[in-house]
Amino acid sequence: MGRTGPHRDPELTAKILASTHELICTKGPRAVTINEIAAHAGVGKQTIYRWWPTKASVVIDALEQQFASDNPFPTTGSAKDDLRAQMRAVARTFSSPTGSMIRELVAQSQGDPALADDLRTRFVAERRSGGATALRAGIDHGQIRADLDIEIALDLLYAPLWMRMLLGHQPLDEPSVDAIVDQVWPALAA
Amino acid sequence: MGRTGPHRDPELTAKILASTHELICTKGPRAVTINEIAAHAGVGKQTIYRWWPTKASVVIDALEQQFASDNPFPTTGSAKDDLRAQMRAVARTFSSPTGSMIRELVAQSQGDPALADDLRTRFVAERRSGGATALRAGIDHGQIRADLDIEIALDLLYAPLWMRMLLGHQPLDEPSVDAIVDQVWPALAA
Amino acid sequence: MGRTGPHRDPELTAKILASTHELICTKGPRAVTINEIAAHAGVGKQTIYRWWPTKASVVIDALEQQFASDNPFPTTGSAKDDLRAQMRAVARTFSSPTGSMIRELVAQSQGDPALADDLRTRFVAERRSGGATALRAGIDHGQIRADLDIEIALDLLYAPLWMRMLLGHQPLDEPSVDAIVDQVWPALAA
Amino acid sequence: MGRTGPHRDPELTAKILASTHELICTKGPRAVTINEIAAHAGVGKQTIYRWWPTKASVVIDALEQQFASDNPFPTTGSAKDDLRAQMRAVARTFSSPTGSMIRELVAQSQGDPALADDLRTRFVAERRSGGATALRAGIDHGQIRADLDIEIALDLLYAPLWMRMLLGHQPLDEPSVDAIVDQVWPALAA
DNA sequence: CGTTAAGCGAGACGGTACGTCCTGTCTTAAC
DNA sequence: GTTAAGACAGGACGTACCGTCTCGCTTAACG
Repeated sequence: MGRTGPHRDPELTAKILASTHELICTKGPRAVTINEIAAHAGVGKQTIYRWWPTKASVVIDALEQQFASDNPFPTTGSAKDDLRAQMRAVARTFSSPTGSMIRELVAQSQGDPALADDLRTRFVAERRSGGATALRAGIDHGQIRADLDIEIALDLLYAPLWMRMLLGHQPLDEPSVDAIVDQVWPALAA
Repeated sequence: MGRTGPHRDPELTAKILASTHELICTKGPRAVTINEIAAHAGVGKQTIYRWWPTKASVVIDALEQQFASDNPFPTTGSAKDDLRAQMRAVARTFSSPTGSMIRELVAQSQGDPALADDLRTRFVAERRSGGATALRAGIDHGQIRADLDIEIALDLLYAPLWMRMLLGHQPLDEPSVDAIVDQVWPALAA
Repeated sequence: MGRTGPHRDPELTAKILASTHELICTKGPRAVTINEIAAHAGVGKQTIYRWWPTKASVVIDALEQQFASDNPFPTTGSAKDDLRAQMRAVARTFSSPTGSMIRELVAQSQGDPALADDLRTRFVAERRSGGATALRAGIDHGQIRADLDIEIALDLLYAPLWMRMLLGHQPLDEPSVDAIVDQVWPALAA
Repeated sequence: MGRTGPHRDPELTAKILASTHELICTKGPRAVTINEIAAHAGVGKQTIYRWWPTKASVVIDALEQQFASDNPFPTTGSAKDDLRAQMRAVARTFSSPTGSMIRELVAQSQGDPALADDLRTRFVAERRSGGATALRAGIDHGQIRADLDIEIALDLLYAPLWMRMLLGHQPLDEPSVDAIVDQVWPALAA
């Protein structure tokens, strides 16, 4: 029962994801509609709905493609330095156009549990696992105290960045990141 | 040269905000429309649009009114106890239907700068000022170290709660709040 | 319908009717709202609704005031000349801004029987009675045939003018009026 | 080159026009809204606005469709008989629910030049051309005088019917039509 | 090498909510 | 006490976007 006919065109997928990314960066997350994405990609609307169940899932794919290239987790031997470097990279991403896509996804995921799950599984968990590894390494090297609850520690480090991206109540630049790390460090250090 | 003619009817304002809150709690934030709010409040649609520029600003007012009744900041003399009590209350609110309203507002505010500003000014800043006061009292009483950056400290305490509400990657119950406080405390204590 | 009882302030009445006339002439019959009339007259809306039941009745009063000054029915002794002169005057009025008011009234009266009745009684009948008198005089003078049905004759003379005003399918100038009179005359002449 | 994709669905057009006609006949021309037409036709509102610029243009199409089925112009050889028969049919239509549609259109066309033009071109002119043909045939057969101005003659015959429909100042029944024809005939006869 | 099922651009479709506008009534504050 | 200013309930309007569906064309795997 082999299917006949043409299959999914990878070139189209790329065009759609690229258009999604470009439009969100250009016009803001809210202003982008499926119609616009389709038109900008020179693609029929159905071609999008054939492969993605909803607009948010297009955005999440576009985000993943974009994010894959960034943020190789550094390993210098110093847990604090590694975490700071990684947090700087995250802050940079959060401030960049790619951050707009993340914000859009978080927005959409409120009231769309499936998307929320996707976002947690495919994006948040991914980022956190890197941090968790660094923390565990720090524990092994005696730089971080052994009784640390890793999940809470990750929240202490990353949640301020998320909150600043989503609410904008405080800056999200490099000095701020460093200040956060410095201030929270006594709670983590061995 | 004072205005003549009728003024804004405070009773109507109350009815509209109450209807907004009730409908959002009943049907979820996404399913509520201006038409429904108007119908449920027994009010013409124009009466809403006369005083609020958009649906989101109605929700933010409803939220403020609702939140105002909760969370009178406690003052027992122990900064840690006060902060923990306040954070427990916040976590409780974040988990309640009122939390749905906040999530919806954060969602809408991504890509609506005016709303984002409103949300920051009229809601977030309000909450933070209470925490800031408690932190300063703790410094005065020698319970908290004097060189603390208060804004960062507030992020360390509250951002995990916000992030857990918005992403749901970790629980938001009382034990979790206590664990966060305990874990972060070495970074704040004198 | 129309007015109920004497107006308290005749100056206000005049301001309202004048504003109505001016606005209809300026912006076209359709674009004028009660709000605009009130604002332009420097008058509260209620002051209008106190004396007139609906917008149309304001317009009909404004029209009557305007029309009263025009069209004194001429009497030269020649029925044909008198009718032609009167029809020329009517055509002139129909082509003028005042014609816009009449068109608006006819428009409103479709689907508003009370207004239709008002219009017939206070405006149409008024015009026709002048024509009927002229026709009867012509019969008495032996210029018009005695077995004429006057109502039908009035329609033959005036209906083309009304129809041209309302539909615009043919011109409404002086030569056209003269041509109509000349062409219909054999049906009326003794 | 040739368009691809779906085209205008003629079945929908028919459903919309039929619903329009039925609703106007049932509830009167004034009470009908686009929403109702759409709902009754089982159609999205946008589908109406996609093809017609305004409600009035929907009505005019519905009217044309309705009127087309009536009034095949009769040809018996006697110009007077033919015209009388046609005028009786027009009077009947003017008195019927279809007449309500015409009245509503005339009303709307005051102050909407585009609609007025549509009405003239697609409805009035259509009706008049039939009458003009009959008059010319009468001239050819020596029944009607050769120097007749046909446009004026059409006004003499039909304008009374229009005026009676729009103003209701005189009856619009069969005897009235006959009386009009009889009275005007001396002005037309050879 | 032809058949045939699927992919594709285009865009019409039913539906839902939006925010604006206007009407006719009701309310307030000033003169 | 009358008036202006204008808030109020109600409801139609025309727009925007969603996600589905249909059209006619093109393409690639199977036979």
